[in-house]
Amino acid sequence: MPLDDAADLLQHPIIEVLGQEIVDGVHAPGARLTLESLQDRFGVSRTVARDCMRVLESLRMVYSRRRVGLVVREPANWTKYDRRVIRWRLSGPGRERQYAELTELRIAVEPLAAAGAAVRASAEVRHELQDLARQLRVLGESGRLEEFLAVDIAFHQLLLEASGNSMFAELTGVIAEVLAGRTHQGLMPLQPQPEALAEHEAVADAVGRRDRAGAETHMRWLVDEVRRALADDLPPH
Amino acid sequence: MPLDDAADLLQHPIIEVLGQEIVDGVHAPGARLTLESLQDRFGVSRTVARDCMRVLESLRMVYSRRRVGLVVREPANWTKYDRRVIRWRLSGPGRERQYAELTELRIAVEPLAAAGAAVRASAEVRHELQDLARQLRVLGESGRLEEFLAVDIAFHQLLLEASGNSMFAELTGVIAEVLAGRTHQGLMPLQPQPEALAEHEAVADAVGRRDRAGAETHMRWLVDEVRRALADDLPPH
DNA sequence: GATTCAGAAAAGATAGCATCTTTTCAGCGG
DNA sequence: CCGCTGAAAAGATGCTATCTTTTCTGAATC
Repeated sequence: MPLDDAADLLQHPIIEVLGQEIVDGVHAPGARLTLESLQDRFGVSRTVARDCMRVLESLRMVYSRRRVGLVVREPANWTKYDRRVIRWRLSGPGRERQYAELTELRIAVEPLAAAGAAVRASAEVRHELQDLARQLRVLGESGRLEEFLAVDIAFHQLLLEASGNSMFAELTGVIAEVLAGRTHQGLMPLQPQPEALAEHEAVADAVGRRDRAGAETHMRWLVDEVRRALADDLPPH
Repeated sequence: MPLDDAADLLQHPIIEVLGQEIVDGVHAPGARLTLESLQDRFGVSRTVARDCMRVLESLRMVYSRRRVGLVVREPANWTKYDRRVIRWRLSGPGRERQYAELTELRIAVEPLAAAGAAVRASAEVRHELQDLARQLRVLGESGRLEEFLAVDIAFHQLLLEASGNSMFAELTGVIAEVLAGRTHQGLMPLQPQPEALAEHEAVADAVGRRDRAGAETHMRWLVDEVRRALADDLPPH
């Protein structure tokens, strides 16, 4: 396991603050900032202000033009899959909408990820999935909700990583976020439903026996429950 | 329509070159660069080298540590959904693999996007979709392949945008790329198959009458054809 | 082995010139 | 008096150059 995680601390606070503000609508699309205003406000040098602006530019949240400054772009232009953008959107006013959108994404992706895992995951990983599914049943039936959530997240993350598709694997963090949000916002029944537990096992077993169609079908049933729970229309922006 | 597109020119060549090189494996994970080496190589100042490094850092392709320099990160850490990363991966050695992965993503997403469009798109857009489907039939039956491709791309893009889910809409560019690649690499039959034409119309009609389940089902059939054409396993890395 | 230490490299600050655009406004013509 | 044209001014970033500070690595030393 490559230990290259010692890296994440370099998110400059300016990026965090400005990104969140833009997402929250404090700076509407079309609004202008200048490097100098950032220097004054955050007490940093031009170099640092530029660095941060470059990152926001690379997220397509602002663009910079001479004589004009930094212009905030339309939300439609933002890079929606960047973790920071997702995080900002999940804490801003459009919170519920973003949850719903990510849930829909999850519903779309997980069945194919399960199918991929059935065909491509190693025997070891496939057994680990079955193990997690069994733990889920135990924790679910005894109502230990927090532990259940942790294992549930581990199950779905492992499945996405094992899908063999790096585009799916990239979504692990997002989907963990969605699962956690569902529990912590009381959108989950206090006791996981027996059918859900059975479906988790069915998915794991299908993956275990490399049954592609079975894995996909059972995962589809599983997410269909989520889908029914989702309001018929997305919440407004 | 906000004209905020006058913005895209600020992709520094250094980012392009280094990003492509990293994706191509010229700089393996763990390899080290220094700002000074970039200054020398590209003949730019430290500030610019830093700017570009910041962007690559924000894509999680390198991290920078004092006394060490810039360290190339594992592919698993890269931001996979950034357009530049996708572009680099589509022109590097892992080209076919990336096409296959994106195709799988498309197969996952489009059915739900169709369902969303059925429920959420305006009457105008729904009619436009039906219009495009009709054009597709004409162009397909007369074998005008390039025009067919253009309209096909327009159809799928409009559908994703009309899905009402910004995470789906964000994928329009990617999916256009996949459709174009399929045609231009001879993965498409020279004459689009009649069933595919019928399914496009069926999707558009279902969306037109706000038939959520119908739209999803027909889109699933449509992408299932693609799926059968996809090799059973993904190409190796 | 643990500790110390020198030095390498980025982090950040500052200053200045170059360049690009927007705005303004003077002058002219109708 | 009004409107237009075009040139100059001003405001902002783009990029370069250089300096100090900070942090961490790697090796020498104990």
